[in-house]
Amino acid sequence: MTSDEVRDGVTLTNLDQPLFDDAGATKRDLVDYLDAVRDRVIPVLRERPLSVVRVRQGQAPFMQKNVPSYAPGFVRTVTLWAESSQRRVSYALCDDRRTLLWFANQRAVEYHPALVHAGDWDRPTHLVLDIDPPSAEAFPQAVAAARLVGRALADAGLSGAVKTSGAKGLHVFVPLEAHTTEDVAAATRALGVRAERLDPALATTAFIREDRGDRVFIDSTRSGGATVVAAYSPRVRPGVPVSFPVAWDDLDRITPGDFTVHTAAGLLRDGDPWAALMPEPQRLPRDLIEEGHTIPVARVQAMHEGKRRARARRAPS
DNA sequence: GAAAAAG
DNA sequence: CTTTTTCAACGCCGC
DNA sequence: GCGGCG
Ligand SMILES: [Mn+2]
Ligand SMILES: [Mn+2]
Repeated sequence: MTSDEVRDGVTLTNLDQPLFDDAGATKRDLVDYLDAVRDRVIPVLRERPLSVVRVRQGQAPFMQKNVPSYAPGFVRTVTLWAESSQRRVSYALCDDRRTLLWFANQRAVEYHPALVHAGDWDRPTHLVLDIDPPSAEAFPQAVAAARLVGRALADAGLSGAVKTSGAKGLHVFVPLEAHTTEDVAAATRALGVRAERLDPALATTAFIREDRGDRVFIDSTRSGGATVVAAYSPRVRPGVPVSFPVAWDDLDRITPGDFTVHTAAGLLRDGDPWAALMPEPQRLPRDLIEEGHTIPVARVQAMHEGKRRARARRAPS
């Protein structure tokens, strides 16, 4: 009647507790799901500095980058200098089952790997366009916006794979040959703007929420030091949905809630659709990169406006 | 979940 | 010694 | 060192 267990040498505790408020799942459901898909999720985490989102019932979720000093020795880490906090941060590299199980026992629900491999700091492996609809109800619009991205890619001679984020929207991934972070970020901006231009009433690249209206945000900022939730990762949301690969042709027939910690392993059977749907690594066209370098970084512009607004508030006209 | 601080 | 509290993020970059 | 956002 104990809810504890040892698996692959890792002690798992409180397995019958609710995972978090409104999860509709226990900690055991998380552990069993991750263990069932380990041979598909570990390949997307391997050798990548990892951030996780942990959550405990009755508490707010929090993101964890630095691996706590109490972590067991089998958890591999890589140490990076964090400019903003002026300190060293030890990121985990989740490349084996024990590490994955240890994180699961830590109530790490979401897995956000970097877009680079450790040691290859200026060679992102993927270009990512993040499709964020204004609400969960607008998922069909997110699908339409993803198709705009698909057209922009095709027009540039590129192709990508798509997955649900597990939350409201979608992620489009394009595997890359060797390019610098700077060039990939530029190409991402250019693709975002090109997709937006295909249907400006549906999609926007506006970084300020208020400026988006009811349009779908095509987020080109998932590059550089940013992370993106991994394929197959659960999310801290009611029902514990998971980020799940979908064929372009199937997008109209699915909804993010179809894939949860309860259903996803069964749908996958022995398959690895993320690996299967991913095209070969691609070289970015010169003109796409150059176009991107003329587009300002969305966040920075937005920050200036925010600063201006704050100043105006303090000293009204 | 674990360590540090408080009782 | 037991109970309660605390902690667990980053980058983007111009002003 | 702040601002908005993910
Ligand atoms: Mn998103
Ligand atoms: Mn986003």
